[in-house]
Amino acid sequence: MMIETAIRNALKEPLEKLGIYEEDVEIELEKPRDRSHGDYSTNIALMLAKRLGRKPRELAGELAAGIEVDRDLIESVEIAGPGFINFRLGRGYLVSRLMALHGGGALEEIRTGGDKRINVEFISANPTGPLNVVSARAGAFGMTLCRLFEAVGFDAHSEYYVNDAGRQVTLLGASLRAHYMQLRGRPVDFPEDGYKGRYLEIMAGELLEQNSKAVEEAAKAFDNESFQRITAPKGNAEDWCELDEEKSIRSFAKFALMKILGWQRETCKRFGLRFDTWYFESELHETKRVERTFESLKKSGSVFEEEGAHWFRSTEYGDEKDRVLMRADGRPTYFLADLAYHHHKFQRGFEHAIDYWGPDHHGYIPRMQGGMRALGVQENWLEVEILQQVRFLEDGRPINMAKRQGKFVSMDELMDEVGADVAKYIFLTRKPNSHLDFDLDLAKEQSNENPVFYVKYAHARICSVLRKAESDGYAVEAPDRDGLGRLDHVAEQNLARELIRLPEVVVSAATAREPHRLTSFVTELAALYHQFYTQCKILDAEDRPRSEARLMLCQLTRNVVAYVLELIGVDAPERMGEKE
RNA sequence: GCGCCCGUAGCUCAGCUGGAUAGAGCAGUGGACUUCUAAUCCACAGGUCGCAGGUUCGAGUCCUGCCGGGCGCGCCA
Repeated sequence: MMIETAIRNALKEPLEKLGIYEEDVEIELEKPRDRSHGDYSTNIALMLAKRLGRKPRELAGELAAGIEVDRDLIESVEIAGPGFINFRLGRGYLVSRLMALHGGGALEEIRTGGDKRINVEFISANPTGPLNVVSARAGAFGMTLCRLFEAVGFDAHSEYYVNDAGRQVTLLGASLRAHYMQLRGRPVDFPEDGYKGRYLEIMAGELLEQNSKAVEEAAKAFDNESFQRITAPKGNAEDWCELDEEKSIRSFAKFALMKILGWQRETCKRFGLRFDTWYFESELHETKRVERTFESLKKSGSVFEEEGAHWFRSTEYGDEKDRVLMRADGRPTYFLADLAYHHHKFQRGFEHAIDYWGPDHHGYIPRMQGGMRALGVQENWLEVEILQQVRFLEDGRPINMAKRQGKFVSMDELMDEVGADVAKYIFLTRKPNSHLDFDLDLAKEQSNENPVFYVKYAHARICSVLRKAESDGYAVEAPDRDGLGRLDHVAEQNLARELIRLPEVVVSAATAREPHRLTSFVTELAALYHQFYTQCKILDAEDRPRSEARLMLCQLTRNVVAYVLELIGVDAPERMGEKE
């Protein structure tokens, strides 16, 4: 960061000699892919060549000659290619950045968020079945984004919205009731569009066998504060059967909701997801927030009545058509409830909100953002990130997942098959908007060939060396300038240069909402460590000072790898377990 | 028909605000363990970046049009 301004400043004087001033041109600095092109590069000569009517290379030469800079910071300035000016960083700079990394200053510099409160909502799956594996990707992204936000100094808040009101829940209750009645030998018609998954059959079986105990057990899982809203239905399944149909369905629905939310929460926990808030839709209705939001919208003048229904004029906000808020029979639409939810989210004091949605909801964005604007919320407050769907392949064929049909791979199955760490890592090596094919067979078979093990192994390997160093009596000292200054092997240099990128990688991953930059970075880091390990003998009794310097590099690498793995929620082992 | 996303090596995917010879993993071939963990390393092979135009010093990246695939276009949630 500092170094870039130093380079820009150094270019100022020679530019002024050519009659080019700061306001005339922006000096672009980039980091060449190819190390032989230096650490920083500028295309300024190429940009100005035409304007000045000069040859780019000639111009570059003139500029380079006029550059004066501290040789400890910038070792060399060269002209290359069609007219690039390349800068090579000096050893002193590298050492001071490594020290900043070790002392924590490098990560402190990027904590510029000022504790801005950001809400990140993800998964928010319907509480009608076990978590589907498509939620796993959202979980990995959402949780990592929260941790990235914390790293850059925001106050991130993870949230899960529970649609526990409305038709689906009724359908769920009716489905469970039908299964139960079936088992009791008093069959009722299975609801059209009901949930056909095996899990409801099993649940009905439990109810039959355990009766009141099943209800008590389910209720126990809800001692948690965030789940206080859910209370057990009165009595047991036998009692529910005797109620009139509507009440009966409601009791079964309540029970199913408790069970399913319990599963979902356990699954999340197992996947390493922690939600600060589980927000229940029913609360919006009970507290009249839906109505109040409706009133606010009416006041905004964007609501009109037609055919008995109340519509939001979302076309004024770039939507294709206007949308119904309140049906003719007085029931609010899902859209209105969702607006109420986000309105409340805003009122709860979040300065920014990010929602992770599936690609099937992208058409929903304009009306949602339009609604928020009509409610007086600034335009960019709500940010919607679309996560493309994962296609799961089995036997080379995509699995068709339909929750109502009960055909899907659950998140738990995924964890059983490939493990949570492997799954998370694979999801996080792809950018959010890429359509990802996840070959389950391949993931199962090759879980040991997975890149995640490559990185884990690097970490374990470092720990192993450090253990060995201690037991062999080497001084494992905290990194210092003298030691780090002794690192001169090309493999050491390559590793060190990558290490100091950590802060910028974290910042870019957070601001671009692209956690996959973390996995790219840590994979590359692991590769450079493995190369260093192969090329450089770390523990050498003949050369203690060198060994100690290398041990410092090992410690730094271990810390950075562990830090990044923590961000993506993957365990950093001190030793590898037995290979299968 | 309209809108959003994608199309890069045999497969799964990277490629940061346009930059120099397009990368990684897996799969393939050939090497490296009496030495700190070989779940590693090294080398080789593998490409009209879907196609065609355009913008410019320079395009995988930006614009337009096609082709191919996914998703959406409800008073469902």
